[in-house]
Amino acid sequence: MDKQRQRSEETRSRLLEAAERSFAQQGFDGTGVAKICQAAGVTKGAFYHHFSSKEDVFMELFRRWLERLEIQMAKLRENSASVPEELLSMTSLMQEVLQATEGQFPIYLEFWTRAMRDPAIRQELISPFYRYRDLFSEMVLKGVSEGTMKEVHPETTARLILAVALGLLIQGLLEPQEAEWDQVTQESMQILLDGLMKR
Amino acid sequence: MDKQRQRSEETRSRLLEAAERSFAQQGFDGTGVAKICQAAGVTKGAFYHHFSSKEDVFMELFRRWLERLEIQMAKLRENSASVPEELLSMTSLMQEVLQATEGQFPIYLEFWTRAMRDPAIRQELISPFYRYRDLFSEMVLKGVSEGTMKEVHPETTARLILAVALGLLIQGLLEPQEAEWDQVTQESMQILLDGLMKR
DNA sequence: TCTATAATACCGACCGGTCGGTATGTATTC
DNA sequence: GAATACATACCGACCGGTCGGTATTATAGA
Repeated sequence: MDKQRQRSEETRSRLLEAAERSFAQQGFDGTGVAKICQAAGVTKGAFYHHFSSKEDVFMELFRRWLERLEIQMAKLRENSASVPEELLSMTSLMQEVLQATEGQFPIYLEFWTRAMRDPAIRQELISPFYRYRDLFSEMVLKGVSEGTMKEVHPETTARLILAVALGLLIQGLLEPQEAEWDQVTQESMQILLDGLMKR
Repeated sequence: MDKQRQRSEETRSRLLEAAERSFAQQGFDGTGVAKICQAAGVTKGAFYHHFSSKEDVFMELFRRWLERLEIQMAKLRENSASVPEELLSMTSLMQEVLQATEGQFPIYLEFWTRAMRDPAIRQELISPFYRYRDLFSEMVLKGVSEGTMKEVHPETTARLILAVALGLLIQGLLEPQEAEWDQVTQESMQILLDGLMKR
């Protein structure tokens, strides 16, 4: 009854978790493989049994992050009320993202940093952005055609929405306790919609 | 006629430039002091004559960046038309910032990364944000009192404006050639103002 | 003005330590 | 008894920082 596989998978995930924590706290270069192993309660042998290099673990974590982004985006697509309502309902999702990201900001910065250096990784990072932009773009297009929104330029507006989301997210991560971020997000989106909706 | 001082300052600035380039391309940890020296055409002796550590050069560059931010903010304060006009005129400044930052994104990420790790540095990074937020807050307050703007919450609105600026900046840095960013900024601000202004 | 001396600016070999990765051994499971 | 899952010991490269020394320039006294 595959006892080995079970054990193997557990150590693997323990290594991943330990690596994530350490990367977040000490950064990629500041994190030693030995430290990861110590935190995971195993030794280097286990580490290099599961991963080919330190970079390898990092990329695994990176891919998992991208996957989570995809899932978030999928959630966004589920909605199907009027476009403005849809956009407003996004704020709760933003809050979710913020909480999930809390305390993990540094590792995302690490992702970004590496992405800027390696063109391939960079592309992997950018593509979700394109997807989000396209999603927003579609929503705006729909909003315009259904008559609830002004006749704005869909792509530009999509970038604007993305900017607001990104900008508020960063501020929220930078100083989590400084404001009621869900409320700020809510009000911000409301203001934005006031500029986008027909009256 | 202070020939020594002149030479000294030149090597120092050469070291700073070399360090900045290397940090941007290879990151802080990926950059060796020896490499910086090689790029600057001097040796370690010169380096440690001018700086106490690798961290020291980094912090010097960081402080220079913050200074530049201050200067940008000072430019913002010069304006004195009506608040909405003032906000619109900011877009040209955004463009300036974008161009100045172009190709330097990685080192700013490096700044952020370190800032998240060291509370003191973090504070240095955050404080300009507070200043910008306060500046925008004042502007909104003025706009409300002069009757050109709706009665929105100044702080929240300030955060929103900051978010737009930050979000668009990041997108612009991530894919500089992907759009006419000055135009996008212009239109975005216009939409935002439509949501903020009384009609 | 010439010189002695101090100060500055810089050189470059070297060290202590760290860290990613490997090679080999061992225990447990299939 | 073969394969899997991990442990242990170790290597070699690299890197930040040091330190004794040198060359050049500034300074002060005669």
